[in-house]
Amino acid sequence: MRAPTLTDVARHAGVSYATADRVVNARGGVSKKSADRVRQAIAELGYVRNVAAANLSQNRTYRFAAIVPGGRDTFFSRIQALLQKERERLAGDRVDLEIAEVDSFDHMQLADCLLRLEDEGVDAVAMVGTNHPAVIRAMTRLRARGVTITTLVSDMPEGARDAYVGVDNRVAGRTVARLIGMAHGGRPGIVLPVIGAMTARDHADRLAGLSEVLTDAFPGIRLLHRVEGRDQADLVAARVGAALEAEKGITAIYNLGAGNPGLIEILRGWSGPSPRPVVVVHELLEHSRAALEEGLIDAVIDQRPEDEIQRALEIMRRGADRLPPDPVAPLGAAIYVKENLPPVVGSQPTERD
Amino acid sequence: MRAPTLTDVARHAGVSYATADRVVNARGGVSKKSADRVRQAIAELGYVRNVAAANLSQNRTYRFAAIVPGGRDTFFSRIQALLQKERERLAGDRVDLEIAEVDSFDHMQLADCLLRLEDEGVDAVAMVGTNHPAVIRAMTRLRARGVTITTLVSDMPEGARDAYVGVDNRVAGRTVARLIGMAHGGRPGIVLPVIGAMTARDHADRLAGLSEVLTDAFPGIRLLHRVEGRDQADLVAARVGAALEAEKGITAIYNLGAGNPGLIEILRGWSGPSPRPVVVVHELLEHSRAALEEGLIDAVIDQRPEDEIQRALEIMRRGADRLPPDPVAPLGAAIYVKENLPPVVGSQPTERD
DNA sequence: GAGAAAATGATTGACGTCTATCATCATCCA
DNA sequence: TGGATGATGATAGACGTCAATCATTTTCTC
Repeated sequence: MRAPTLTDVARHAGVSYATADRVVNARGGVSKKSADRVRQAIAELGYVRNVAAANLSQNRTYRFAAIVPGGRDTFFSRIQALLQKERERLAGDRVDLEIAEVDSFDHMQLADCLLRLEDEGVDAVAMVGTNHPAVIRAMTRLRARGVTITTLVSDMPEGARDAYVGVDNRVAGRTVARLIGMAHGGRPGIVLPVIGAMTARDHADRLAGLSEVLTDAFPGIRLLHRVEGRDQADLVAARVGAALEAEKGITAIYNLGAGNPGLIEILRGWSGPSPRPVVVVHELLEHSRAALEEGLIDAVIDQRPEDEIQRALEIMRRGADRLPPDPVAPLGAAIYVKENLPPVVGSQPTERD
Repeated sequence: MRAPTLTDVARHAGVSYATADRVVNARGGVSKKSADRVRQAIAELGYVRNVAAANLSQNRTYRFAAIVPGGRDTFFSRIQALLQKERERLAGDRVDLEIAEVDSFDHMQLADCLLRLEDEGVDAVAMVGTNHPAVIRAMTRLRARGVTITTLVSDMPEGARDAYVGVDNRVAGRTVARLIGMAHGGRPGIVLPVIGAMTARDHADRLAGLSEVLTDAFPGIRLLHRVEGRDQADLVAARVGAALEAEKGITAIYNLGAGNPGLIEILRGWSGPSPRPVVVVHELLEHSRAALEEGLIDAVIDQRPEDEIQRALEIMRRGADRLPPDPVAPLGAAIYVKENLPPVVGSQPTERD
């Protein structure tokens, strides 16, 4: 009852081991007839290549790379920290994970980075999706060479990548609408949405989801025009402050971008009507976590980057092992309230200023 | 820069390969002096045994087993279905996963099952924790033989198992309290808790968590005395019906056990005051999912058994590879509302009537 | 049908570990 | 000092695959 080996396959197909090997490793020089017989034998015996033996024979170490926007954005510094930890954990596993940092908005740098990784001979890449022709071109080249590419957090056209790991931002927005709606308990209200910029695809998706559900399920709740905080805390503080001044009846605030410290600052000094508005924000970082614990905000929607990274690594490994990707259910965002915060692991990154 | 092999270790320690091998595989017959030198060489070189090569040499297939309560309970049939899928997926990976079904309340059968698995020579076992002397005795025996045991869903004393994978039920109860509290929007209310039986540890934990947070954070919300539904739909329907009759001011219902179909039935025929009470239940199964979609209930707390199983398998694998268990953050329960339901994968099990 | 080209077979060493056997030491006690 | 015991060294085959090489056979072309 042991698993069939390539030798078994060859025997069953009536060819030599060498020919069977030529087929499975696509070395060429095999007649169609023989190749078909080998393939059929593989199917009939249910042969699966023994990855451990294969890697052993080549004394192979997996070469993976993750490209993360660097700089000030703290969601990505959290991702970086997590990757760093995985890197150490995987080192004992014959996996070499390279973590490359690029500037968030420099497409050419990203494209160059991809090409450099190609030269280095990586097996798989995880990156934050960026829709730019130069980037897509570079990706196409890598994939033609057999490199598996996974997009993280933000997706790209299906043809450009092998897999996407991340949450559905429209669903996230819809979910927040439900939470805010529930918190109104049937009463009317006014929601202030704070976004980074409308050009960010994920922000736009969240806002769309929010709007849909508020309109359909909570007609008594009015959605104000968005405030753009450019993901900067001081700008968020200033503009949210102004909006609260202009409209006294605001019952909920949803920051669907970054810049939470600015919003939290305002809430800490809250002097408006009581109770304060319901507040929902994105990404569990130091500030948002503290604000939840203090009771300044009500819920945090989190992408759970730990799981995203785990999944991405799993996909990369399967790709490098030449295994078919296994179907993965899309990742759901976590909803955190004060009571279900995960324990703090090590030091968490701080959102800047 | 290649990873050090045992040959490297032996050379570095100034002993032969055979002696180094005797040390790492604990074959005995090595002087303390030599053994220490080998161990030091291992530390200095950062040697990690190449698991792939080791398994290859022994032509090893992992033998894992999962013991799941069978019968009518549908949460466990969901787990079973998931295990079945994993079983197929892992078959190609030299992993033989046996799924054993035992009667929920028959401790002796569980203990016997464990001993049978010992005879079969399994490497690791995942099981639902059950505090019974005979079970603990059987577990102790297996673990003495090097079998890794992971408890699923329900925990056991730390000394009895190697790892626990499951949610913190007190946290789950606290979280629900927060959700219910938020949904009251500052107004007073009355919460009806429905439990299976107070002897079930997980139910008791959830109820305790609920009570704590309602008392501390929502003093205006009163917690009624629990209704015991024994996890049976008809009983739940009858008793919840009676409770609603007796107390007209109920603003929230929390079913922290099974028997959701009974509760849903009542809600479907709701004729009391509008809006209906806020309703939160546990475990995303066919009925609870449909009820969410229909708008009959407001939130579902789910253990995410998919992740539980993934984690358990990972732990089992590491144990079988003689690797140190890696530290895992405790699993958080998912909060589902109408808007963030995961896509249906295949056919979901039905909760019995 | 000769010669070239393509296809196939046979075989080998390497990868790192496990398991086993046998030989060679050193040490200790009688 | 001889023999027993314990520690150590040396080595070999197996696991399944990969990447070669070289020999042989088949097929195609003119």
